[in-house]
Amino acid sequence: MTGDYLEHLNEAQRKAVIHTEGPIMIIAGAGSGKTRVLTYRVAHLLQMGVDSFNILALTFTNKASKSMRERIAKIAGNEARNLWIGTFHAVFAKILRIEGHKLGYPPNFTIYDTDDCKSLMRDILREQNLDDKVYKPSLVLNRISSAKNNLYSYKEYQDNIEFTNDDHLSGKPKIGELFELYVKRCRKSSGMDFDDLLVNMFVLLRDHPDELHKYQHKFKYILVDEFQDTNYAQYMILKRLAAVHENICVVGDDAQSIYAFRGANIQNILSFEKDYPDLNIFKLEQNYRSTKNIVSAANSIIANNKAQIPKEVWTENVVGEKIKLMKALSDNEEGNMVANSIFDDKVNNQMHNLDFAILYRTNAQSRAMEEALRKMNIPYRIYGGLSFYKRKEIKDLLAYFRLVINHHDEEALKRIINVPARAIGKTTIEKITVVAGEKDKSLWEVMEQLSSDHVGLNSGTREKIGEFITMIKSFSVKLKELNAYDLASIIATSSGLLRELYADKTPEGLSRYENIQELLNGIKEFTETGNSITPRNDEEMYDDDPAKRTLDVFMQDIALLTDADEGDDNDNDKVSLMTIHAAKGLEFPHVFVVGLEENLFPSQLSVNSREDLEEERRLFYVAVTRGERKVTISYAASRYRWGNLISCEPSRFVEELDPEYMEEVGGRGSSGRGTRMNENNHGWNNDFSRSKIFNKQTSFNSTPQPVFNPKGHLKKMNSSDIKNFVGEDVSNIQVGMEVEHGRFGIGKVLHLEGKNPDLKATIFFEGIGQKQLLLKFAKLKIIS
DNA sequence: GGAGGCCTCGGAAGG
DNA sequence: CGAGGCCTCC
Repeated sequence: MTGDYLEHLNEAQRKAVIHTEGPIMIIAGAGSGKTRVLTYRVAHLLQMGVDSFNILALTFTNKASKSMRERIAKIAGNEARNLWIGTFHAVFAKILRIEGHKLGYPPNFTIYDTDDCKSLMRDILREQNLDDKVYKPSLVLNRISSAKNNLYSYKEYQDNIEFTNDDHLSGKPKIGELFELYVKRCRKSSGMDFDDLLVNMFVLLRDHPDELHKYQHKFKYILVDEFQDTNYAQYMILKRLAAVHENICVVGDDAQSIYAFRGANIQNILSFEKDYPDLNIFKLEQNYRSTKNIVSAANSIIANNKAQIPKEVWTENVVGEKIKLMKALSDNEEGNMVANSIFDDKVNNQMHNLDFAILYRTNAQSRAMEEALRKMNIPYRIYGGLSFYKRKEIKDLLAYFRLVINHHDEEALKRIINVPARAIGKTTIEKITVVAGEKDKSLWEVMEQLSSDHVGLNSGTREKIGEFITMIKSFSVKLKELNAYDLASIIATSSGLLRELYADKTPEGLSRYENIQELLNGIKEFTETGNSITPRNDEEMYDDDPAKRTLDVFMQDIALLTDADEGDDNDNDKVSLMTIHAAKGLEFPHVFVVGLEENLFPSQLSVNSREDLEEERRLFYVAVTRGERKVTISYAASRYRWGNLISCEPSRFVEELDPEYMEEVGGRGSSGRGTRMNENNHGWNNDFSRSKIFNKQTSFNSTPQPVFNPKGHLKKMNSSDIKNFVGEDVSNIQVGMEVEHGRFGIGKVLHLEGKNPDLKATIFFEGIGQKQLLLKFAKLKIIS
């Protein structure tokens, strides 16, 4: 690694990279080189002699961790081998496999995916004789998930008057009970759901000081990507891990927070500085991705949000084309207009299919786009369909592997005990489940001791169960003897699974058989090269001992995997179709954002709450900022929805977009409605109205508050709950002035340092003491 | 125990 | 309209 790598960075980026000690927060605008800063920062740490063993980098997606690993390896090479780079879930799963015994988990615990959780909840509801129309499994699970993500145990949930009141009012008083049953049942199966990986990591650090100490000292430098997406549990884990060295660097963009609906707590980003008074904040505001028109248009959209950290994204790029607006009569016409536009661009501007992306709010919108593209013979690819690992046949085979590794895995057992059919039916399983409940055993344990447990099954069934148990055990014996591929093949064959699929000569059956072969090929590759299709840490990747490449190792975090590696088909010149959520982090020369209609985008479920509406607006912001050279937005006057033709109104977001940066195409006259309040919008520090708007949103809480997933209808605790204290412009603040603060009360300014935008004041508050406040965040009023 | 008809419901989606 | 879960009938 050479020293000149810092020259690839602009001033702000370089500062963020070389400021290695102490807590820092990087607010990274769209297209501002965030990934570059993160990877260079790690490279810089290594260059400075930091042991790679002491660095932890956390991401949200496997994709992000994979690309970060690759980019760091490019700069830092072999020095990067012991870095811990991974998703929150993968890293915590890895730690919990080592330390989980302290919490009563075996190292081979199963990770339950959402389908497992749902089916378990269904079983529990059935056993409790509860109506699953009232207690919808997904709703109950959402509520449990929200509670877990906010670190409430089932006991705390049951003792919490607000939760139980809510549940009574909504006619579902048993949720607390279901929570408990669910947790105990997961335990009995030695299973953790995704939330448990966070909860248990937190509990490990909370209840085991030796563990806390160990990992605090291991992870001397912590980096967090997409910090705006963290939830409360993740935040509290980070806080504990970083408590000794406080070398924590978080990177995020509040304007791109689009996952509050699944528990992300935007409060974390606003509260971070309150928890770290000596926090350094860096802003990356120069956009390298898009034209001036696109950047300005995006800025004009996001300016409509009240909750935001002030920043001004700008670019030195060319002005470029204005945002194109297309109006269609129907969803089908919209598709045709998009396809035609792609065709024109290809012919006139020598563009390729892969230069285009069509982004939509809901998956259902892809149909009209697909039809239009097919008609014009434009190849396309849809992202985010049914994942490889969600396919039935794959899940079946994986369930065999799971049961071989962990006999107590109830969901795996129930999935495959009769696949292929071996005459062990529902009634039998029900009887076994009842006994298991009575004796507090796992299903496997009951099945193993059928005679002593008096389950009341006829001898034929008992024999069948005995055969099944013997078969699984015979596989388990070989776990450490055989390599992953050999054992997997034996299981696929001896279980009869492969034979059954082979016998099915329908096209679907054929494709299922091929999928199984593909999975086996993946396992073969793992066995031969040690390269897993699952992301791993380098120390494992470089592990040259093939004897360690056993099936249980392969399976360790397969449940954390959602999509198989994509893009290896030989023809990649295709138009990309995906939801806006899926497009986050990507960029394309020409982006289409379709379906800009009220009740679709913004979704009708969002229009009644300002928080939800602002998230939709951030989503639109994300969509527009994917574009490099050209962005086209469109809406239709009517579209099919669930089989009915409905008429549509243009989205409010179209009007919010500053018409200066937009023009209508398709020849039906301009839509120059709506004037702008904030033209000539300059830097936030000079813009009184904007900083005031922002101030209304700032939280005073030094610890982030739990925020519940709205879907679960738990108590929503967000900015509207926080005392509404309006600050004012304090740019003329002087030492000696008296000021008022929303939470600390009246105080006296003792000292000022830094300059706008990072002016920091030291203020003495009576009865509270000295506080350092960053003026751009603090809500202050000058009294005298 | 399995196939096929019936009913219900519908947001986006990471691990 | 379409997917997925459940129930019924064989």
